[in-house]
Amino acid sequence: MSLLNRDFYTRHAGDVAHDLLGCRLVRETSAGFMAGIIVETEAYQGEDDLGCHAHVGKTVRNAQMFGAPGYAYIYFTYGMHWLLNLVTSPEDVAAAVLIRTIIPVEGCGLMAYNRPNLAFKAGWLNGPAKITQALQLNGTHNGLDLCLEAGKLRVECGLKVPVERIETTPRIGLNTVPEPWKSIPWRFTIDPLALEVTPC
DNA sequence: CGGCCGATTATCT
DNA sequence: GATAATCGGCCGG
Repeated sequence: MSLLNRDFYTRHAGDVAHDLLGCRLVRETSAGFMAGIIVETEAYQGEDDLGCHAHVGKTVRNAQMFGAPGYAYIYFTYGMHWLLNLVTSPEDVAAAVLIRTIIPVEGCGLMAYNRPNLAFKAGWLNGPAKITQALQLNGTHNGLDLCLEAGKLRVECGLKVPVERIETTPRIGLNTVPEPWKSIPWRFTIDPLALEVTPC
């Protein structure tokens, strides 16, 4: 499997979010190996984007988004949830892609162990906080380098997705964000059935 | 299946 | 002191 390199991430978050569909998110911990196909993403691009954390300028929390591309930006919200983002765009341009849904393909038993209550029920990995739970990710992993061959967290080329099957919609949860940012179609999804994958 | 609501706390004003 | 890039349980249809 070929690793997505730094150049892949050194682009507009919208382009990266689009191209991440069908790619393989890989996570290795002392407990084992896990992988899933990315099927839902969202783009957050720049300080002008009022839906992006960076719109208030650089803070301790969002600093990672201002850093070099190809690193993880993992932040805490709603008092209990960690969300995984992949930093994009050149250094000093604050941008990232939120990973919202994966189709589990390897290490399903371990992911299920990490989510004991809802494991294997419909939609058990369709949500950004569900993914961090399953993959054992939290704030201590903020800043992980995604471009290392044997990295603990990385993304590999995956399945080819038919472009005409990709849907673009407004981003989720931006209830208090003003227009036009609230409605910009920077959420990308693909029906898993369009991929030739057998979920486990 | 869809809508409503409480949980719970780091971060910023 | 208010808010949050969410989740899961509980309700009704």
